[in-house]
Amino acid sequence: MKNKIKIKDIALRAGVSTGTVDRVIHKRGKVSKKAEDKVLKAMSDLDYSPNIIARTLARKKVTNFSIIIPYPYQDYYWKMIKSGIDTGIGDFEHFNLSGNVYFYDMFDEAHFQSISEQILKEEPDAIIVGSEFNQQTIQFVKKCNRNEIPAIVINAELNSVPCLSYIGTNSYQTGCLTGKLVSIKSNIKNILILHNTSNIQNAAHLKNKEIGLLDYFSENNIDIQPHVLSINDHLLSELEMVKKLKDYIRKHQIDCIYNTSSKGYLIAKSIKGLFPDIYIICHDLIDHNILLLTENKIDIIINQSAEKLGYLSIKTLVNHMILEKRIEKKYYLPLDVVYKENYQFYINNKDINTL
Amino acid sequence: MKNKIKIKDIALRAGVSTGTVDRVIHKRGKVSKKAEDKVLKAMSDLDYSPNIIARTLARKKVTNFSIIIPYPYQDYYWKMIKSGIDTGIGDFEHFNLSGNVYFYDMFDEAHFQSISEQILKEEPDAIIVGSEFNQQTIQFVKKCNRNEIPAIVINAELNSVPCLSYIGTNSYQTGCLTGKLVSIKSNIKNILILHNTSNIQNAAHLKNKEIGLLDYFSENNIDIQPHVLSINDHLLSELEMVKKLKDYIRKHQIDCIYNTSSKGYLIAKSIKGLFPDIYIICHDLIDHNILLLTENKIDIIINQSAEKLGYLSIKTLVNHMILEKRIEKKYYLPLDVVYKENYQFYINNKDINTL
DNA sequence: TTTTTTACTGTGTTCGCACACACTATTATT
DNA sequence: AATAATAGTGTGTGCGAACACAGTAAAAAA
Repeated sequence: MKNKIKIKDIALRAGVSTGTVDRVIHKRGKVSKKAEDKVLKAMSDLDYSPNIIARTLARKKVTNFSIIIPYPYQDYYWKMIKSGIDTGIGDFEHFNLSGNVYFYDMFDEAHFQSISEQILKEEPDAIIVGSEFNQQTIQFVKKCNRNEIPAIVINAELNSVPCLSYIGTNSYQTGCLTGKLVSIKSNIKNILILHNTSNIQNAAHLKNKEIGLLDYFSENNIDIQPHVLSINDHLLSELEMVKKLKDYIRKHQIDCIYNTSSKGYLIAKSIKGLFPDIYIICHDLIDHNILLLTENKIDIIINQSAEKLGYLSIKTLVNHMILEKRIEKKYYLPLDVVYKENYQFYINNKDINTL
Repeated sequence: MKNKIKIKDIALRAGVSTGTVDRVIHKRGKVSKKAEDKVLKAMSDLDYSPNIIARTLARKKVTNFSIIIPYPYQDYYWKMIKSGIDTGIGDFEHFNLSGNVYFYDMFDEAHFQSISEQILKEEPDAIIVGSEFNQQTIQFVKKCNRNEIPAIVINAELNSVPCLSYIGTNSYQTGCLTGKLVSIKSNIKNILILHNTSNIQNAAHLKNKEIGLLDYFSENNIDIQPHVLSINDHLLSELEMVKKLKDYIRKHQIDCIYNTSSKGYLIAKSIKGLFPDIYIICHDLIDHNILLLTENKIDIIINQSAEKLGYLSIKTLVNHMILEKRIEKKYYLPLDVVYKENYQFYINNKDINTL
């Protein structure tokens, strides 16, 4: 059992009333310097920590979190993140937490801006931003800082602007890991890095994977010169993408594809049909990818713990805003290497992903 | 925000007092059939769910969990489990949770028995058993059932006796995964399965890994006949173990060792020094193993999420005993395939392991 | 019929804290 | 000197549920 010191004990020891102690704890002012000192001393002497349960019950205020992420239907990866977020909101509901999830069009930078403006107007107590567009996210976080609204950034790391916490994967290291996985499979000669984005310059989280992979090869003296291609499933149909890829693979004798997004499923099936020996590595345990993994159409999935990411973003904010726990500036989530033989323990396992 | 229905609302709707509602909710008796029906109807009509915060505050009772696991100093794997347990106990302290961790000698079945007897005498509200000895654990869980104390079993699955929940890995599938990892590394001919136990017959969680591996090979038509060896670091010195292994490797031209316990570090360094090309796979992200992984003395670590296991055992019990959530009969934890390139995201990451 | 038992039922206090409000000194303003 | 503004302080109520206790009516025993 915990520290049983209560406000009353502090009041007694400091020779003041509980009202004064309360004023000091919550910095409500209207306390003489002398009284404040006595209270602070008593608090530290007795090693006081508030009873969160009683506090929650007494406080009527609801803590409002606003979350902004891409439409779940546009990307299953975000759908999983949303699932984790929802679980988190549910888990902490009894702490008077209210979470509002807003969506933006992941192919429309202006839409992100308009939704984010709207959120700011509603003055939430804290914000979680799911980043797809570097520049726009940076601007938004700056505004949050100006308005003194704590903001957590998920998915894509921003280095140029401070925020409460970043949660996501280390994209660069993801590339290195891919390098390792490719190098174990010793017979690979020509690898193709495949991005799914309309603007790779505004998608550092993808670009960094490419850089990581290149660096791994050069640092480990592996003689492979990766090819790089950007496609965009928003502009091209599946057929068009496959056609484009097919030609590319033939021309450059590609024997391994690394898809930096979660949308490997869009091309894996057709490509593996045409080129059975091609080694396909892609990201994220979304249903379509999993199915292809079990059918040996995808060889490895590097899981970026999407559901966990969503849950952790809520939990971190709760730790900070409600439970008064210290939180980290950065949380790098694990990169799970998933084969047909261990995928089942990562999915249908909400209780574990949202531990 | 949640359902705002309170006891008072039910009382009003059912035309009784809050006291009666309370009696119904807690099945304290002394309620007429008629009143009870009215209350139950009102509860279901209004979709009542108790305010856990208020309940916790009002209830003075402390919920006592007793946990029994091997001495942490005997096995780093258990040390990590304990770390997760401790975090869990801390996290739920404000729900009036008190956890008592007891230790037993993992090489002494009688000691387990004596400690477990002692725990039963103290009549805790619930128990978590970290199993090393199948038979003794089964007997103990039976006693818990008889005394109506809910028990969760972790680490080694028991099929012959029911318990509240099992949490741990699927040992059989772990073996299959190892098979896959070996088969990717295409040049392996002679694999040695190495157990660390004094009695493999009483350690199903190790034996099942062996079976899984054998099955994987036969089902996938892989022509490898694994060798099997049991050693015991409690009886043999490191030197003796290495000596024994060295001879074995030479004699049978072993080119891959799969260590089914977490104690791969005891032999990996020396063996890899003598046989640089041998492929070593072992379990669990304990410091010694990690160091050897970074030094390329161990090739792959299959992580059994020990810290997570400890945390989840507490969280599951809290969900069941305090938060009135439904829990699963079985939680299989993920089997993380860990290379030098992704180990760092699994360690020093308590916030994530104990999400 | 009176007393006792049994079977219910309702009221009141408490948990630890937040917050509104009332109150008392002190200082500033007229 | 009277009044008003300011700074500081304490008390009281309620958050929603648990539980002790007092109370009432009907049935059983005397």
